[in-house]
Amino acid sequence: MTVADEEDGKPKRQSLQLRRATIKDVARAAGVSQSTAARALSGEGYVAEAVQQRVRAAADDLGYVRHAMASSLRRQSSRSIGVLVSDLRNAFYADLAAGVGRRAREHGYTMVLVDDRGSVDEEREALAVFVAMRVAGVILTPLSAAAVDYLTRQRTPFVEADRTFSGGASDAVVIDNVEASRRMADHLISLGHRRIALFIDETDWTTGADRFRGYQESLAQSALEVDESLIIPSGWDAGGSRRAAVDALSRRDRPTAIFAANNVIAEGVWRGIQDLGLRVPDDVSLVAFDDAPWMSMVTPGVTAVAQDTVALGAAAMDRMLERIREPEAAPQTLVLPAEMLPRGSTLAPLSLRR
Amino acid sequence: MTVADEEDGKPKRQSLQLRRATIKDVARAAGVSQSTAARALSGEGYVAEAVQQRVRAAADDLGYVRHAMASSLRRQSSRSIGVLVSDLRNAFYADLAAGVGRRAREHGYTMVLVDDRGSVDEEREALAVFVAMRVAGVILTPLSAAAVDYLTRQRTPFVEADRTFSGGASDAVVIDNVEASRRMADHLISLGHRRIALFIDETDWTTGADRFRGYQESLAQSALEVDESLIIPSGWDAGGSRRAAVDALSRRDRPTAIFAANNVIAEGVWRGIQDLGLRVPDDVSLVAFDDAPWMSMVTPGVTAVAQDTVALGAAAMDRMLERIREPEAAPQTLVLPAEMLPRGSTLAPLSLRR
DNA sequence: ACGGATTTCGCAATCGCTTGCGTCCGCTGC
DNA sequence: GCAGCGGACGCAAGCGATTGCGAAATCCGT
Repeated sequence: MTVADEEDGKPKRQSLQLRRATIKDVARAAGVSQSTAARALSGEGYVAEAVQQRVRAAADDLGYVRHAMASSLRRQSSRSIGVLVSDLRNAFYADLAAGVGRRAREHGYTMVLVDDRGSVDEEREALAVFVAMRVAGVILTPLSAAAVDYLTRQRTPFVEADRTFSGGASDAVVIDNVEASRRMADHLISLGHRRIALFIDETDWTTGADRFRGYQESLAQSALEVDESLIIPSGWDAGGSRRAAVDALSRRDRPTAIFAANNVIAEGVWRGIQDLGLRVPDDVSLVAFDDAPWMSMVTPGVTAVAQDTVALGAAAMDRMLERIREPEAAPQTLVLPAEMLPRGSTLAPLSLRR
Repeated sequence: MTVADEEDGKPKRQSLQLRRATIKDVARAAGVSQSTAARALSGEGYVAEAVQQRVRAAADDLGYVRHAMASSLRRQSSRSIGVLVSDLRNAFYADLAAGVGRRAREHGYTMVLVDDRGSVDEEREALAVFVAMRVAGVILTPLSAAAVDYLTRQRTPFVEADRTFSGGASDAVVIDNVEASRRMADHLISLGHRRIALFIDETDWTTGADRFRGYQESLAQSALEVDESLIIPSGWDAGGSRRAAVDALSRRDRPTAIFAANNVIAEGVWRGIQDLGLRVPDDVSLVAFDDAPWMSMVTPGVTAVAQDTVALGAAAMDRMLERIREPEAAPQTLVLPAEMLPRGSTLAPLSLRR
């Protein structure tokens, strides 16, 4: 009797279809026009209740899934955001991505993730891919100013996370590196340390620069000179800082305390200390930037600055959502606090102990 | 003199454009038809050398970036692959994703990554998103048989990684869990352990089931009974297994050795052991499935089964590429070997030492 | 019973790109 | 001198969805 009945004879065999169902198929199956089908499925515009039901039924009968790209194309808007980090194997970046991805999903966005392995070329390529995909925005831990230039020129909204190259000219979410670093150094100084080595991989990015600055400011405040030989370039992997640690700790005038500027460096330094058979904190004190699981598992635990990296990612995504909502708003740099976790890896220097 | 000259007067201001350049704009700028522009940019079909150059010049003059979605739509093919893992904060999954992402990129594919936090609902949603995006394929660490059913019904190629629900009916890349587990148990038995606790979170997936089986087989081979009270459900997070470890090790007849079925469990067990002030391996031996950085940093190091997780991800992507190339080929399950890393966390049980 | 307001739904254009097909042109071979 | 051929390029049709507009149907008040 009803129009829908004409479907009755044949069993529904969505799984046997060769071609994926389109909205046109749904429309035909429901006996309505393509536009009505679209309206029924999206819920926008006037559609009679009965028709809506009929269309919806036809849709999942056919296993119809809206073609997101066609939709994006037509609506000129995308629900995916590009995320670019330096190294997914590094827990810091993985957590960051996890934070972004989860928050994104809560808001109906999907994360397209690339890890550039620290290569500026790969960074550039990745950004081009994002632009090609017309992502709604990009969240990145930039490697170079070229990255922000490119995105700016391409008019693709972006948020820098963890470090920034834009000097406040674009959105960014970072932590208070200067402050956290200063407090760490203060702590060591207050214990009586004077020869505090800073193991650091770079001072060109805001992260490294700020952590270095915090260290300097702390020393300055205590009227201590910065000894250049104690600023130790650690290289980019744990192996490098391990070797550097072995070197530095083998020197006659070895440091009494070490400040590792991130988790990778800390790992290397820790291993280097083990290699030499030194004991923490008796022979050398150790503090680290970033918290990593192992820092609370080794004995003694390593005193560290903990960033809530997942929250950092989520905050970056929040900023992104704001940016999308208000494209013309003034850029904001969000500075999150970092927490200091005292554990057992520091002690007064040997010379001050009896 | 040449046609190109007519561009000379005006300075190029790609950055001042309000609308993003389309291929039509490029065509107009180069003085050719849209189709010629397309051919020039893609390199397909006949295009005169000079024209090609002119078009390319116009393109990057305008900052043109091909609209990947429009292109995908027209060509009915996509260059992105969906990756679904359980928890990006877990190094295992992060590494897996890193492996997939890198291999994907080498082949011009982009990774769309979702982490479902172990929720079957989120898993389902994520897969729907992938289908909506018409990804070329999906690589996943499935949570449920529903996942593989859905993808099968949607005719979306997929590769299961780490565990499989399809019993060989689809592509999968796993490691040899039974064998690795058996060797671990063998090792403990050969040291003289008889009360070996297996801390495990699930035995429903192939990972858990196989690890359990390896353990059983090993005991059986030594004519030992499996004591049900030593198969300890650890819960899904480190906190849970920490508590479980404290419990188990407080029992009068406590196990002399513990086999932790994955890195998260191992972390919890380790912390639990510390909580009780017990020493490894003197008071209890510990071995783990999965290798994690901390296992080689604590003292003593934890004897573990190491999987090359990044390689696992890469292998899954390789399988995916094969599948895309040959959609009708028979499904393959790739079994990668795992390596055993003996460190210092095992010793004969106290009763056998003098 | 009638006019206007409101609801419902179809037509067709459009998003940006690719590509089959047709046309035009210059060159070659006989 | 002309048929034939292949290179170069433009026209226009889609890919699958959304949506402005208009027509038709329905409702409501008087």
